[in-house]
Amino acid sequence: MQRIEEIINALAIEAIEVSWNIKVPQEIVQIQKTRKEFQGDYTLVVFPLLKLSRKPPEETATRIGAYIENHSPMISGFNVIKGFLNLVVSHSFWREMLEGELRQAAHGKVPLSESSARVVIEYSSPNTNKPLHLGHIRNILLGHSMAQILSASGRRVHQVNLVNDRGIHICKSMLAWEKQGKGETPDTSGMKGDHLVGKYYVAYDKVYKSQVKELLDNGSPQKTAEAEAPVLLEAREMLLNWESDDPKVRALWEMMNSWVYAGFDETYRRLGIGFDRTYYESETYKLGKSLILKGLEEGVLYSRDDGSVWANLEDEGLDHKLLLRSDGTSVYMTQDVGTARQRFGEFEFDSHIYVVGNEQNYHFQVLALVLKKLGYEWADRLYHLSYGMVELPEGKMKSREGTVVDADDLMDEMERTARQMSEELGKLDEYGEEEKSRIYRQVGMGALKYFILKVDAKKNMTFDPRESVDFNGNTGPFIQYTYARIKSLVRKGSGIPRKAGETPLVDKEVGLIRMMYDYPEVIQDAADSLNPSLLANFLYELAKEFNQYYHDYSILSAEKEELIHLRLLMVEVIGQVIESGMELLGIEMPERM
RNA sequence: GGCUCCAUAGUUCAAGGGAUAGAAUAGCGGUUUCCUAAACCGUAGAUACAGGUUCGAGUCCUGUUGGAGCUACCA
Repeated sequence: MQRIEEIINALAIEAIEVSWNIKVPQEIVQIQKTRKEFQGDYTLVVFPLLKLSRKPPEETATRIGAYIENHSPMISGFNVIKGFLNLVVSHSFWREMLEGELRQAAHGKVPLSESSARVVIEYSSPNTNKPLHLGHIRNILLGHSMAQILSASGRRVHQVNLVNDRGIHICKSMLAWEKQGKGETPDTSGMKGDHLVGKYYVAYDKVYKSQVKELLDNGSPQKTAEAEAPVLLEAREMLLNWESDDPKVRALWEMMNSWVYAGFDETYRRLGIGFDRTYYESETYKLGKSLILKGLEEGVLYSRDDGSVWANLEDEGLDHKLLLRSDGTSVYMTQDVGTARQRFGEFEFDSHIYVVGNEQNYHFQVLALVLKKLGYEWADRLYHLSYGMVELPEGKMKSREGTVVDADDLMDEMERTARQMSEELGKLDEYGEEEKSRIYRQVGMGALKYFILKVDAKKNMTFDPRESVDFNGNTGPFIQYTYARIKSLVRKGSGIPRKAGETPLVDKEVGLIRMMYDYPEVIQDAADSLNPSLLANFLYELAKEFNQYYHDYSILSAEKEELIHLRLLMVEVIGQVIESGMELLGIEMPERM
């Protein structure tokens, strides 16, 4: 069925054409939702039309309004304020919507078909040398919710992860473990694997820093000191040995990586996410290297005297970019070229989304250009979902200063707070420990996820631990609590029929139905703009609107039978929409809390 | 130096070029014989600065100031 905005739009064009006998360009008509403080549902802004009508705004608006009211049974009235034509949609239309479309469990979601666009979305993409932190959490939550949202918007989505399991950073942890580890393992230390490996990465850095300092004190220039610290040279050599398949290095690498993967899997499970496919850089980097060498042969890339290979991007307004080191080893860009090519071969995607922080904007710009240079016309199907950094109130997270918020610790903390809040309120005292734990987990994780997803992805955000454990206001638990109250009503009203009937609707009800009618559009907007915050904020508004309704009107003890039927239907449908939307954000909803 | 992004109540966030810039939180003051008070209501408080485009600018353009990121043979 056609959206009512489109119907109004078409009628408005018709009205102008009939009234003033002129042709109207489509884009000039803008329909928007009427602001709360005015009477009406949809508003036509007539200012842009004055050039055509050559009449004052009020007269123009009134004529269009009268025409629309006469030609559509869905419009039951209108009013004109300055240059704004506010149209009132009939209650019978809203009642039909509530009882029909909105009530469907799949409301808002577009089913998949043969022609659905194929989307690959890559996120998480951790390094195997340190545990996940708050920044990764933002990445993972954005990636996972975008995958759900894109899927709901009718795209065929493949979620993939690319593990950066090779490169000099891995060698650094390995080196430190070899030198200082004394055979320590997750089992012997009791540490989660990723945390254990992260410990040795830090240990490496400590040695490196002190060696650099020593060189500086002996009179080396800064640059030389940083490039020639003995421990760095050792790491370089280890990387070379790794690339030439040295069995000893490989065995160490595999052992330490397996620790890390076990740790990551645990964190992923807790966050409620999973991937359709996981790629390992160690398996893909060689393809990149061969593509680069092919590009060199074809003359679209060039090599320097020392054997390193470069792309000249001056024509594109950028500088020169290294693609292979002089020792022949790959850099980050090299393997990304390879994985992109491989992915296209596997999925023939219509678009490929990389969820990566905005500090890599330049990298993805270059990646597309290099792929273009290599002759891949699908290079412009790559999108970078570039999100801002997560900062703490005291500034950036710095691992060296110990101000990194660890993902696992944070999740523990959120669940602990949920437990504490709930126990203070005493609402779950009658339930068993198992159910209580599940609810604490849902609420704690809901708080964390919503806190991060409500912020526009592309913006930097501040994570204030104090504020994050405040479960009042614009928070996940607020929406969950609203949902729990809805479910309570639905339980108490079981057996009572739910139907719209013929009763007039109060303004709050019209407002709520109109919001739910917008839900499909919100999903599409969030999908198109790669921004889950649109959905998060919509759900908050809906929950808030419901809480006011709930406060002002009795549901189960309304004055008349048919009011109870109508309101119970309202409540049930609102619950469905909230649950559906929160699911797209990856947030579980408790039946009670 | 060059390139990119950002600047909105004390604080954290909203606002598809449109009406009186919305919320939350912190502050102050209220609401429970009534469906879950993790709720609801009231009060006070903001577009960095200077120009420009437009019927209309927080939003677009130019400049200034302030902040972040990138500009690595790190990933």
